[in-house]
Amino acid sequence: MTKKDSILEAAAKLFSEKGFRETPMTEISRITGAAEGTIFYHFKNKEELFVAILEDLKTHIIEEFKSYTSRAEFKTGLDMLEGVISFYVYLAETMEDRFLLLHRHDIYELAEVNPVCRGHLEEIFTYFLDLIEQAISRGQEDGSIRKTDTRKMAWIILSMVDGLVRFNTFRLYEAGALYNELIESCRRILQHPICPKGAMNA
Amino acid sequence: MTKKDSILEAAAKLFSEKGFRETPMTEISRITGAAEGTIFYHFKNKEELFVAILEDLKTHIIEEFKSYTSRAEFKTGLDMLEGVISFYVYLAETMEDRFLLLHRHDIYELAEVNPVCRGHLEEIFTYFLDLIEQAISRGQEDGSIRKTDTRKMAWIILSMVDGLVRFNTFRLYEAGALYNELIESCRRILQHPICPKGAMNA
DNA sequence: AGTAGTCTCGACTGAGTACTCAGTCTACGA
DNA sequence: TCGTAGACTGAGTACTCAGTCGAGACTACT
Repeated sequence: MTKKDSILEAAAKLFSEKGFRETPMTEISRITGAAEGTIFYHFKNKEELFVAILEDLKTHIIEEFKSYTSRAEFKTGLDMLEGVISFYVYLAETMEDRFLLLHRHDIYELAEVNPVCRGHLEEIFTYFLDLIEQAISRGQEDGSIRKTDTRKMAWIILSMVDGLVRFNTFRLYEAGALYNELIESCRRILQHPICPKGAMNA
Repeated sequence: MTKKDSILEAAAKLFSEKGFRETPMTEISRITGAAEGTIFYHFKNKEELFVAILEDLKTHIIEEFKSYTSRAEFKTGLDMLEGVISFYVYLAETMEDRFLLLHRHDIYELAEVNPVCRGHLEEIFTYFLDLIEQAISRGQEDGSIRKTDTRKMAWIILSMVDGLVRFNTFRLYEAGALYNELIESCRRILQHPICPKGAMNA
């Protein structure tokens, strides 16, 4: 691994764990064994290093999703939606440290002043939304999902899933315990109502 | 207003807007007109000032909710749930700056090392959860809500609402546009299925 | 008036911190 | 063997910031 790569790796870990401002360049230098000057040789400044990490993260997340959706086979749109949600939860668990970066405030503050950063962030969320929307549309075509505004519903689903992941990373409750309820809730929101026998009430 | 109060007020605003580490004590001093020494006379250190602000926020939020639930009248548990959610969204909008504090990472990091901070945070979220759970239980008694694990469902609802509020504060989509979908989704998750005529399918 | 307690002041300290720069090292082509 | 370009170095610089301190003001009570 080149020095540049090891700087990227260490900085990603530290920025996720401790935050942007809370991570001194000296620590990145200490961990990687690269001199401080080396970091500034490869990256103009601390902010540019941060943006480079975000770009890597974006590429990585999108590739993971692309690889998943291309190898998975979904019978219906609803199946696809469940698959995407599971994979989101799975990814958030396996690369918890990286995902944490997306739940930190640092990034949103930087996005307000740095258009490149904002671009990457928007690409990530747009990708998620598009994927969910795609599943919903497909479900509406095959009848597994009721007719609704697909974009708005995609936002609702993403809020729910991401909200849960966030509570999880902040250790406010124990992981995974709500997974079944999450999937079940999504199904109830999007499916046609399933009526138990003799319970017709409208 | 005493100097101490104006320090609390200004610091709350700054910590919310800019973050804990990003707010220098000199700025709090400049805005309030209080000398730096004065701040440290009233609060042992920056961290204690932060915790004092969190405590104020906790008291304020809980009081607001208590006042709301005591003056509102709900016909059913489901009505109560909708009321609580609307009030949550309303509060998050009207005191956006204060709520932002709850969506920053600062607070969760501090909570990991400072038990007083953790205590306040847990009290706030426990209060929300209890309130939602109470509404669900009531709804299950009066038949407006189907039988489920009340605590788990309360977590799901809170994740969804809070996730949406968070996307909103981070300016990733325009405010309030999803309010109707949010309420509708909660209803679908918790209500008994309503079957359209002639659509009995189970 | 004297005194004790509370509150306020702001210059100062020292421990960081992002970033610079003059120069070293290494690989490689001529 | 030499020249050179790119990777790398780390001491140095200018600056920021939490927290201190000694002095003084205001208040209340005797």
